[in-house]
Amino acid sequence: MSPEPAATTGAVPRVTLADVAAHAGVSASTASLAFSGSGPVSDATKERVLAAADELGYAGPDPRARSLRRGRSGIVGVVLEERVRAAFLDPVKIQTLDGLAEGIASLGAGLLLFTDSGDPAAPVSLDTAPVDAVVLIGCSPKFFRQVEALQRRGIPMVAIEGAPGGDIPEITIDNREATRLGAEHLRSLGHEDVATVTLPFEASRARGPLTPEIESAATVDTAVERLRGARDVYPGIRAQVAAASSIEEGLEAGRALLADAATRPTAVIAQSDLLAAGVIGAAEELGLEVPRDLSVVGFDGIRVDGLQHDLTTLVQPSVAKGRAAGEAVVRMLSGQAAAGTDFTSELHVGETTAPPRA
Amino acid sequence: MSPEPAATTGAVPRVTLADVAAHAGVSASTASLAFSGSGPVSDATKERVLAAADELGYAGPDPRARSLRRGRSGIVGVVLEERVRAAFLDPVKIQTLDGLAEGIASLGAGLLLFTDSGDPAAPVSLDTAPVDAVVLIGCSPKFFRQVEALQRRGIPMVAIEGAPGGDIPEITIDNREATRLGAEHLRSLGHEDVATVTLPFEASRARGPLTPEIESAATVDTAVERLRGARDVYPGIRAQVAAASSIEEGLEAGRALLADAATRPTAVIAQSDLLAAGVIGAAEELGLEVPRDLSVVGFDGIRVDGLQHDLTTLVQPSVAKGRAAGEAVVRMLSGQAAAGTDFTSELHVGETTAPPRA
DNA sequence: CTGAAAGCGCTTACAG
DNA sequence: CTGAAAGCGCTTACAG
Repeated sequence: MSPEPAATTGAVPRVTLADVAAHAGVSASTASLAFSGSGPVSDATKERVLAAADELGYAGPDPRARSLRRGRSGIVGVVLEERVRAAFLDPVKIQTLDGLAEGIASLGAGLLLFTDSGDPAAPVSLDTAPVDAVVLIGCSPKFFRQVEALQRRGIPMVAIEGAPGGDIPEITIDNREATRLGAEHLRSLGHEDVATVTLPFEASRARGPLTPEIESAATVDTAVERLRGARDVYPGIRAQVAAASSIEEGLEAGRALLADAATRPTAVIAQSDLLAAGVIGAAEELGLEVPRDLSVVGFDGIRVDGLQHDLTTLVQPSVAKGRAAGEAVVRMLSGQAAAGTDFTSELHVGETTAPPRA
Repeated sequence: MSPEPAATTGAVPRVTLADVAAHAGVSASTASLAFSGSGPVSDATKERVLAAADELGYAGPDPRARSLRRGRSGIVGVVLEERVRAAFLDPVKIQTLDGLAEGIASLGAGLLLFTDSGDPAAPVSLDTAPVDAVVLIGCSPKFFRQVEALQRRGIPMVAIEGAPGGDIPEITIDNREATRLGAEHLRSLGHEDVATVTLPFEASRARGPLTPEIESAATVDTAVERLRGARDVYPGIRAQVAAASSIEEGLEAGRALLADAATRPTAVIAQSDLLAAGVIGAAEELGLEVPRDLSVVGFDGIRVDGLQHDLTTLVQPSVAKGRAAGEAVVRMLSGQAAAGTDFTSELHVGETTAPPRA
C-alpha cells in the first residue's frame, strides 16, 4: 500500500470575477471595468472591487477567458525547427530572437517557442496554440500545411530566412552580394588561390569536400547563396562543407584545407564567424600566421567569445532582422499591410586579411 | 495624401465550428467530437464534418475557446529575467531549457519565454498570460508578487536555481560540495597556492578582485556557494570576480591573476568552464603551459567550442535539471505533489590539472 | 458612473 | 452513435 501523495496542487478554489463583483456589491461589468481600467468607474467603486478581490484572493481576470473574449492572446509564436540547444548554438539566431523580443515589445506579448522537443510522439502543433501571430526562423517548407492552416485562421506570419511557403513576408539578407564583397576584397589584395568553408547544405549535415551531389540536394539557401557569391569572383573555388556552424567544425575544415602545404590556399572565405575562428585555429596549429600566411574572411559580424583577432567579416544586421520581423507583426496585428525586408551586410575589414606572401 | 495600405490582413471571414456543423448537417457537439476524436462518432459522419470544414476553410477549433472551456492552454511559461541574448550566452541555461522542453514533451505544450525585452514600458506580465504552469530559471525575489498571484490562481510553479519566494519546489545542484571536490583534487596533487575566478556576485556585475563589500552585497547564490566550497579547502583563497561567464572574462581575470610571476598561483579554480577556457588562454599568452605550469579546474561540464584541452571540471547535470523541472510540472498538472531535487555534480579529471612544478 | 444582456467558440455531461 | 443545453470567465456595446 503506497501512501497518498502528501499534497496535491491546483486545489485552490476558483474565484471568478462574478464572485468578486457579488462580494463588492456591484455588477460583473463594473468589476471588469475596475480591473481593466478601460471605462469610467468611480474611485470609490474601484477600491471596493479591489478590496473584495483581495479578500477573496482573486488574482485578476483569467487570461484564457479574456483572450477568447478579446480575440487576442498576447502571444507570438516563434518556430525554430530544431532542438533548443541546436538553435541556440547559433549566435545569429539568438540575436535575431533578441531583436524580435524588442520588436514586439509594444505588444506586451510573450514569445512562444516551437522547437523540436526530441519526442516525436509529442509535437506541439503550431495550429492548436493560441497565438496572435507567428514568426518562422530559418524554416523549411515542411511547415507548409500548418502555415496554411494559420493563414486560413487569419494569423499574421513573417518568415526570417527560410521558405515556409505561402505568400508570407520574408526578412532576408544579401548573402550572395555580401560574400561577393568579401571575395572581391581578397582579390583586390591579390589572392588567386582561395578556398571556402561552407555551412551545411542540408539537414543531414554531411562533412567534407563539396560534391555535385551535395550541391544538388541543397535545402539551405544561405549556404548556396554564399557559395554563389564566392564563385562570382572565384568561379572554380574549392569548397569544404562543415557539418555545423561552430569553431570545432571550422577547425576540422581548416585542417582539411591547410594540411597539405602544396595545395594550401592563401585565403579562406568562411561562411560564418565561428567557422572562421576555427580556420584561424587550424592555421595556428600548423604554425601559420594570420594574416601573414593566410587571410581569413568570416560572415556574421558577431563577437566570437575568446577570439583574439579582429576578424575581417561581413557584418549582417542580426538584431535588426528580428526587430523588423517583430515590427511587421505589430503592423499586421493592427490591420496594416506589411512587406518583407531585404537587409544589406557590410564588409568589416579587420586584421585577418592581407596580401598573400610574395 | 498618403495612399491606403495595399492590403490588410486578418480580413479572413471567421468560420466557426457551428458553421461547419450546420454545413455538414450535424450538431455542434458532433462536429466537436469529429475534431477531437474523443468520443464515438461514425466514420461517415466524421468524414462529412471534415469535408464541410474543408469546404468552408475551417482550420480546426479555436485554441482560445478550447483553452477556456478545457481550463488548459497547453503553454508552460519560462521566466529568465534577462534579455534573450544574455540568457542564451550561458550554455548551461540553454541545456537546461532543452531538458525542460524534453521534460514537458508529453504535455505537447509550448514554452512561453518571459525575458526582458529591453523596453521597460512593456513588461510582459507573467500573470496575464494563459499559462498552465511556470518554470523560473535563476530568478531573483523580484518576482515575488507575480509568483504569489500565480499561486493564488493555482498555477503550478518550479524554480531552477533562484529564490523566487513562496514555497515553490526548487531544482538545485551541490555548488559548494562540488567545488570542494575540485579543490580537494588540487590539494591532493600538492597545490598550496590556489586562486579562484568567480561568477558575478550581483546583477551590476563588477569586475576585479573580490572585496568584502562585493561579497556582502551578493545576490547570486551560485557564486557564493562555489566560493564557499573553494574556501572549505583553501580558506584564504585569492578571488578574482568576473563580470560574466565567458571566455573573454576568463581571459581578463586570468591575466590579472597570472601576470605577476611573483604572486602567480599554481592552480586556478574557475567557477565555469567558459571562465576556465579564458584562464587557459591567459596562461598560454604568458607562455605558460597547462597543466605543467598551471592547473585549471572549471565548472559545468559543457563542451567549450574550440577549446582543445580536456578540461578538469565539475560536471553538472544541466539537461537533467531542466528535465526534472519539466517532469515536476507534468506531475503537478496531473494533480500529484512534486518536490524539488538536489542534483549532484561529478568531478571529471581531464588534462588540465597536474602536480605543481617542484 | 453603473447594470442587464449577449456572446466570444468551444466542450462536456446528460439524454435519447 | 447523435443532439439540446449549459457553461468555461470574461468584456463590450447598449441603456439608463
